Amino acid sequence: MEKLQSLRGMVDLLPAHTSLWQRVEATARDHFRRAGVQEIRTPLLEVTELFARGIGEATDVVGKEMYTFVDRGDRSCTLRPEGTASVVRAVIQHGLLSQGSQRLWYGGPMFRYERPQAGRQRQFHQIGLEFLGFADARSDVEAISIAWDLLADLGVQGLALELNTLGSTDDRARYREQLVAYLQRHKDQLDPDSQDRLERNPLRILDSKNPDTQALLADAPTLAEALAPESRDRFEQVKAGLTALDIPFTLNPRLVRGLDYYSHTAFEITSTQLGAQATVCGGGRYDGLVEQLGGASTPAIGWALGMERLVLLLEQVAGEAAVGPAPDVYLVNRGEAAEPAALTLARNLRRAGLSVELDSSGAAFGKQFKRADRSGAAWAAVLGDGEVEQGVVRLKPLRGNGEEQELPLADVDAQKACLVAIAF
RNA sequence: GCGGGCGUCGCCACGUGGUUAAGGCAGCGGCUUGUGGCGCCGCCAUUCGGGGGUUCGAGUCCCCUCGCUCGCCCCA
Repeated sequence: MEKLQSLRGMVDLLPAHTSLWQRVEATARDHFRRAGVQEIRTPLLEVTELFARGIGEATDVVGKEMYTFVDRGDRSCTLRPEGTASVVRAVIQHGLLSQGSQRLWYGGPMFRYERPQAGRQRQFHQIGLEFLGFADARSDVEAISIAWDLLADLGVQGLALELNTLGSTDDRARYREQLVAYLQRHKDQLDPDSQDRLERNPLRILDSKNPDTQALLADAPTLAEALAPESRDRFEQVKAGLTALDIPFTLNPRLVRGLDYYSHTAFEITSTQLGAQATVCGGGRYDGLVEQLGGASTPAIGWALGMERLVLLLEQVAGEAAVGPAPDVYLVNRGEAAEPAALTLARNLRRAGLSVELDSSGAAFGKQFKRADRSGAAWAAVLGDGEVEQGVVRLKPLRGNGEEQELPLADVDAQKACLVAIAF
């Protein structure tokens, strides 16, 4: 029989790794809370048109990476490839902006039909932040600083913040014409990918890794030169703001980003330890998106952080151990009277706040102690028919030295005091 | 979508055409049916991702396929 297994690019998160994920999630929640950012949850499935219009028809994400299908009602549906479009849709749909600007975060799985690779899966997880209704350069700085501080707090080492500006929509359109005009004259020197993009998405050519193309670009008009004075000014404010917060950055004029909706500030936080997929967090300003999706013209900025990539870094850089937590107490029990009594004792200790692993095998004491030892518990609580008859439970320390204690079975407070005293 | 590498037990891993598929870890049982960690003994792949082919004979060679992996592309 064929072995059943997960779909390509869809990975299980096993118990040995979930605690690290929980730590990341808890830390992120805490940072958002302190920054006055509220959570929003949107469906994983949306009408295809949302992404086609929001992200851009010409992008790779929309063009060839979406999980799209027709449902039973003949609607074209798509598993979300990113979070921003859905958040913006929800904000418009529920009129949240009429209540004022929105500071939102989200988290969860995203889906992109790509060839799996280090740091790249078909179902992957992002945590993202969206500020809607904020135009000032300070909001760019604040958004970036939240990401930066979160990563720092988690203990990720060796990150670099790369920064660029794409200018206003007008700047971009103007520059696009200049760039296309220049590249048309040298079209034969472009690599095939870039030739293809010349029509569809010319700005992305800037990001090409092809050395010949890069050589050609050295003499091309630059985006920086095409910026209107106000755009240039705005970028200076962002840079000054980051500098004032001691957040180091490097300027990367080739940083274009793939999604159509970005304008002005674009940034990525990268690591050299991730192989080809170096971006841990990416984002930027998207002043035109809300309007493009049918809302009132609203300035906005946001970012998304790749959970798998972040966890990869935490596991290798910080040497995070991938082990499950040991219980405080392993409850060894055997006997007709002891077994039901053990169930009660386990519940009482758990109610008192301790973590208890209850052995329900009915195996010999020796076997149970062996398992108790391997569980990593600091204590074994021992309950046999003899103990039950005397109304006591024995507490035996499994780590370090210490005497076995005998305490009244009914006195959970005394048990807890004893357990907490030595081992914690 | 395009290249390269790989695919032997839950994990790690010998094996390079002859056959009884090493070993280690983990797991299970026993020595020890009321006390673990050490030790000793035993069990744990009719099978080498799947299918086809070459051969007297294939885990070992060839083809196809699936998967993993690294890179291109793309992006978180």
